[in-house]
Amino acid sequence: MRIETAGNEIKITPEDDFSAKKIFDCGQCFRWNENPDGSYTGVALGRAARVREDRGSVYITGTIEDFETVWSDYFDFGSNYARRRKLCAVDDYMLAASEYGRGIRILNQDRWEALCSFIISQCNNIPRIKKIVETMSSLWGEGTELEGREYRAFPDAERVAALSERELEPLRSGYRAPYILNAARMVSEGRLDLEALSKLEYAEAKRRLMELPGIGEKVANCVVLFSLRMPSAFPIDVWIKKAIAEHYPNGLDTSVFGENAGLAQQYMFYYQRDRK
DNA sequence: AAACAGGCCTAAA
DNA sequence: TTTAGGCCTGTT
Repeated sequence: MRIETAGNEIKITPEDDFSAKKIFDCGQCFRWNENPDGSYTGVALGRAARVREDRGSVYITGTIEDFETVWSDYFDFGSNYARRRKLCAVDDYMLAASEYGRGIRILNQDRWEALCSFIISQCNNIPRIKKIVETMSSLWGEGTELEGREYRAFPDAERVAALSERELEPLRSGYRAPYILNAARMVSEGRLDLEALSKLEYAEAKRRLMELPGIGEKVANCVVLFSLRMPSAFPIDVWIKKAIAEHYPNGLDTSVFGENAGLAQQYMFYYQRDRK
């Protein structure tokens, strides 16, 4: 992988898979939006950035230091997705799904933001999830600047924990509001230590998350996969259920994917949903 | 208008 | 252990 400075951007030339469109559209994150010119702007880990692709290279705003301290890990550049993609192709269906989703990478997201976002995601569609997360950020997030524009980071757990249920009303998050508040309080009071959870076994981390009201199997799996770096998690939502029903009438044992189960899930999800 | 959307919780077998 | 119904809200 080659990395060089190019104006106010860093130019990365990966040797494996990278597709901004697929990364931001495979359902794992909610704060990246496409610009008219095809680039994407988003806020993650407290800072805003713009990402674009051109002739096999990826351009990310910021300095080499920003890249090395933040974006390299966020975009999981330490992992080889071409290799992992091939390991996902365990049968004809997965070969097709992984080819279709070529370019997907699993982001290493902020733990609290992921926890909160996936609580919000339950029984909701993506535009509405994005809207609620965006509103939270604009109301209570810290400001961060990019190219002369002001953006808002996702508010930290302490900030949200200080709010009342009434103050959450502008989110229109419905019955999820108490779940959000409870999670914020658990995290800010240190009764739920997400950093510590990331060092536990997958099953134990998931079990602990599911002790919180509003967090079931699916949400917990999303949190451990997308923010606790547990790549064998395999979240099952309605799209994956459909895919399994259609292509694996006898069921699917996700352990065949091993450490790539989460990536396989992303390929299946994107293949199932994007073609609709 | 009624049903549904990237679930979860509770009650009931 | 599995299943049904309700839940806030916005959209179709």
